[in-house]
Amino acid sequence: MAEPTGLRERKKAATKAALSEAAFRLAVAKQGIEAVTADEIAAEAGVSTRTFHNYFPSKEAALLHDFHETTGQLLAGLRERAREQPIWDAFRDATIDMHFDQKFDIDAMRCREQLIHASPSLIKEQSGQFMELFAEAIDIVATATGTRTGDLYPRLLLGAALVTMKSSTEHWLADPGDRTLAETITEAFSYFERGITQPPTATAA
Amino acid sequence: MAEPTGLRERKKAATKAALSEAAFRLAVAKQGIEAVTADEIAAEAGVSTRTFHNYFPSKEAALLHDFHETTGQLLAGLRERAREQPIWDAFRDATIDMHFDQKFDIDAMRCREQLIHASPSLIKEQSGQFMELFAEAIDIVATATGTRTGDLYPRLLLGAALVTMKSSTEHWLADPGDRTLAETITEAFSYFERGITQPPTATAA
DNA sequence: CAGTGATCTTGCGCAGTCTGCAAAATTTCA
DNA sequence: TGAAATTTTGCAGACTGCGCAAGATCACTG
Repeated sequence: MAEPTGLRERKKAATKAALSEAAFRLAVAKQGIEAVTADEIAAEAGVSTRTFHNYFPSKEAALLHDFHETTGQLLAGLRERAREQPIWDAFRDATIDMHFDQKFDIDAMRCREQLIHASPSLIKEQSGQFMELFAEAIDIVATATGTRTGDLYPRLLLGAALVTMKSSTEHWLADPGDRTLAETITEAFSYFERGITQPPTATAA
Repeated sequence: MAEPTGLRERKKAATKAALSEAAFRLAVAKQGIEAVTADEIAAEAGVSTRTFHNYFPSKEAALLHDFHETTGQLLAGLRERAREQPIWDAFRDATIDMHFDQKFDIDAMRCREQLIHASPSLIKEQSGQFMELFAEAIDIVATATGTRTGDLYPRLLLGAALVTMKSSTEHWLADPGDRTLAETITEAFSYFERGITQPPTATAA
């Protein structure tokens, strides 16, 4: 039951990817996911509408499939790192190690960001996935900081970390300037080490 | 065009409130918003289904009506305060000034929190409203900190503030202990003044 | 207080989502 | 090759959410 890697598994993964890509293509072409129907996505991927809904509960979920997988990997990375370094560093390094800038096409990411930003339903879907991530990560944070899941501190820390992950990536994507993604992430996480309350002595642009 | 306060306005507000309350009542009775239909909510409030959708785009929105109004008021309070005190203090005090503990019934709030927590669709809806709040508040934060809307810093600050608002209120609601809501909020906001990275020297419980 | 314009409510239709179910089609493995 | 397991598919059904036009209600003026 480890990794069958049979034909079956590969086909399922391929179908899922095809559906996700179809959703993306159509959303770009029609300038918004609302203008795309589940029927169209299924047709574009060469499966029936019913099959589409076997893979994804909604077209929004299909479009954000990569994101969802990414959060899963990040969670795994975080779990590893949380055992051997401070939790804040673990978040930062796990985020950097995802290498979004190398794994995905930058223009496609920008495009996807625009689609999300312009669609209430996609914003909700993505936010929902973040909350899911929150729920899955809170135990890790509580354990790492010697607090309990219900305590205020781990929740604030985790919330801050997720906000930092999302904001830094988005910011770099919108305007990389002359910095690498890793640098931007590092900078963002460092804001919280001395307190976010007071603006940094205006070095940044 | 200031405040007509005519019969019409009052009736509309009453209908909206009635629908929202009906949604809440039914969701509680049926142990979850998913088990409630728009038809039932409309019937419970004594209007047609079509009218329900004139007021709210979804049953989730109806249930979170109070929350949505609250964020509007908080935004107004923040705008005021941001002119005369540091932005972080402005967030904290604006949050405290909402007096959730006095304006709403505590048990009802707990009940609502449970409903939200148990429902993916409600989590998404609420997250979406937070993102809306984010979009509406980012200009205030940028202005107050002498940065630009697209900069990283104001986004991190705002994100941290929203997380703090939400987490502190939820935490207090789940277990007030011997503290007032205002005290819990103050404590939560203070975490970020010295850096959230390192746990506080274990004074808290 | 009648009349007229503005606004709100309602029913109907329609496109679309999402799920359960059972019959094909396909893959796996002995 | 021949079951057994799994996937795909069509179909039916409940529900959402919105446009439209007709009817009901409210507001304002003379």
